[in-house]
Amino acid sequence: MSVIEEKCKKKGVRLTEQRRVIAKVMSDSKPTFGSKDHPDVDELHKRVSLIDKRISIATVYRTLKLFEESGIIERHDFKEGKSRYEPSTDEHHDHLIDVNTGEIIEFVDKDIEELQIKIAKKLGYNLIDHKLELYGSKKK
Amino acid sequence: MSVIEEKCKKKGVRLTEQRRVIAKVMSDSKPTFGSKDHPDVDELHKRVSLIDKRISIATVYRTLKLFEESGIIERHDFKEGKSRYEPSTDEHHDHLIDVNTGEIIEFVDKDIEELQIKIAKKLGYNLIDHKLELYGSKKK
DNA sequence: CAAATCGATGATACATTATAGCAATTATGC
DNA sequence: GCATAATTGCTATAATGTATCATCGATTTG
Repeated sequence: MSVIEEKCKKKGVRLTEQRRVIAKVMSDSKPTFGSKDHPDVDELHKRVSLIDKRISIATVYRTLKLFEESGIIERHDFKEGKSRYEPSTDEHHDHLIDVNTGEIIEFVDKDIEELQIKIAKKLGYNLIDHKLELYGSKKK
Repeated sequence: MSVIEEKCKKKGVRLTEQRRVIAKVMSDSKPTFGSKDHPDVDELHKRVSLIDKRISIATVYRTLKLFEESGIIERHDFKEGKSRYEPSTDEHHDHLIDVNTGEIIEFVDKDIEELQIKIAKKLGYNLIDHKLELYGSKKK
């Protein structure tokens, strides 16, 4: 059983044959290195179709939305006009996007996290969410 | 002459009657307080139409793109699926978005800026650009 | 087990944001 | 002033995502 499928069970998200396939594809979308793939809807639909070509793109959209609202996966809107997804992780991380290759590198920085909370507080707000994206080019 | 119009001159961006109107509207979109309005294309077209109702939405799109590519204004893609614009400022700033009201508060934080450069460097990248958005709710 | 009920799916229409194409207009250089 | 080039307005089109609706399937209820 895939990691995402297990999370669905835990959270009480009903599973169907289609959702199981999408869960598997999302689970497999997490390479072992810092650089991950973060597929978009179209790419996910392609991968899903390899397993079962009768699964509609509408179901992919609906299932991703469902998983996202359940906190099982995360949606990102980088500077492209379309959403990209990744399985939720225990530890929060941010992203550095290589402007030349589109490669995405994940990183964690405790100092930045703390600073953000502090800034929000100073402005009279409770921090609910944040988005930090760095765009850079590889040093030579 | 509006602030944006002057910048166009400086940068050699050709001005037309329509562009002058859009430049004026963008220049006026900067209130005096920390909280600014960051209008979207539709809102800008409405404001532009009050001055000259023959200006097409296509021209608004084109002109905003032109201004943005010239570094005269900045485009932001907050979590809404559409772009919002503001005049470029000398000093870089980030945004805190009130999740309840949609109000946008600008802030500057040197520590965060430095940290970002350091993180990129550690990952082997030169920082070209970044996006930091805080989403919060007003403290009571 | 059969009937009724409820949610999920697939296909497609629609909504929204933005860009592209093209003829008409306006501005620019000579 | 005329030829050329850029700009504009209108509209069609692209891209992403949501809504609709008939059908299917599973689950509950009696």
